[in-house]
Amino acid sequence: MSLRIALLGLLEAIGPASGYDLAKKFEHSLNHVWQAGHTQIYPELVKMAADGLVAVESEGARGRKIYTITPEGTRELHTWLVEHQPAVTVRSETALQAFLLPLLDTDEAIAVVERIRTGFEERLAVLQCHPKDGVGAYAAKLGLSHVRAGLAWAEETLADLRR
Amino acid sequence: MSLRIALLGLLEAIGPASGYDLAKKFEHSLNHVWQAGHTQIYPELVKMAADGLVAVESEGARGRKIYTITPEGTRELHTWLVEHQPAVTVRSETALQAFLLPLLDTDEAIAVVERIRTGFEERLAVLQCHPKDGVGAYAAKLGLSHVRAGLAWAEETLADLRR
DNA sequence: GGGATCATGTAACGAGTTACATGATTTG
DNA sequence: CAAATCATGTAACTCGTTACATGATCCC
Repeated sequence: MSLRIALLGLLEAIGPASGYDLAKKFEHSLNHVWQAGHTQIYPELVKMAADGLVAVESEGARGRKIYTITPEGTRELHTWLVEHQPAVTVRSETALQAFLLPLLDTDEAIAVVERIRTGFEERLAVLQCHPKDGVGAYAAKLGLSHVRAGLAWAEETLADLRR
Repeated sequence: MSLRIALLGLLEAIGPASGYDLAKKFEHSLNHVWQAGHTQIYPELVKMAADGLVAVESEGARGRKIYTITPEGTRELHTWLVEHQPAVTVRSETALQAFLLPLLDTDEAIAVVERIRTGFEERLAVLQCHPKDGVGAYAAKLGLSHVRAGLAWAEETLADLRR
């Protein structure tokens, strides 16, 4: 369901686009929000076209298919945004390592947390490159505050483990 | 893979347990870290037993099967904790709504963010009930800081939208 | 011409969800 | 004795990943 919404939202926000374009967006701006590769996106667009949520507007060079959102698609998107209570499904390998930290020796645990911290630092660097306005600006801010919280946790935990 | 690790980690941390016990743990302490229902856990334990990572220690009343982690399971768990670089796969409906916020009218957007804030408040209340020590204490702290960051984002965004 | 990038797809597999099914034991 | 909880499972389905396959166009 959410993959559909993400695709509809992108088409609504950036206008007509190909599956390839949409896949690129997932890789970059949508990366910290929802993940999907082209192998999931292409078939989904076909299904959505069958359901009348999007339509192929034109076919360009190299078999490029430009999809547009239909009025029905816009309605579906709007309803979801306004009415859907977001489900919280956490599946974080980082949190899992944090959970199991007490099973390790102190020095091993320190090494693990340092690696986690490095991961957060890398994500921070990526997020800081995001534009400060346009669609996705609010999501980028949310992502930033999450990563900063993670970094603070890492520092705190390291201090705790070293004591 | 991570489901296995979570199960091994729980068996290592709390000692021998049944699938049912493990499912309960997922529902409560592991809830903000990794999610899995009994329909996923039971078959996975069977596979893990076939792979020699866990073993059925005894069978109790009502067909209750007590699983123990084997030395091989402990090894597998330890290796993953120490060597595995956690993958970051974000799939957050909340972040998706945040991403698409600019597609809504201001008053609709405000309502959406208020609902998101309520969600964070509920999670905060749950996390604050978690014990402050034992396995999972570090993960609980990480979860708390994530939720607090989310709450701060919601407040900030509401202020921004109302301006 | 050759490598990078554009552009689309399929197939097999693994992970996760929902619905269904069954029966034992405990507690009010 | 009825309802709640304990306890395990299967089947069908959807979602997501990995690997494979193909060909066009652009730029050096």
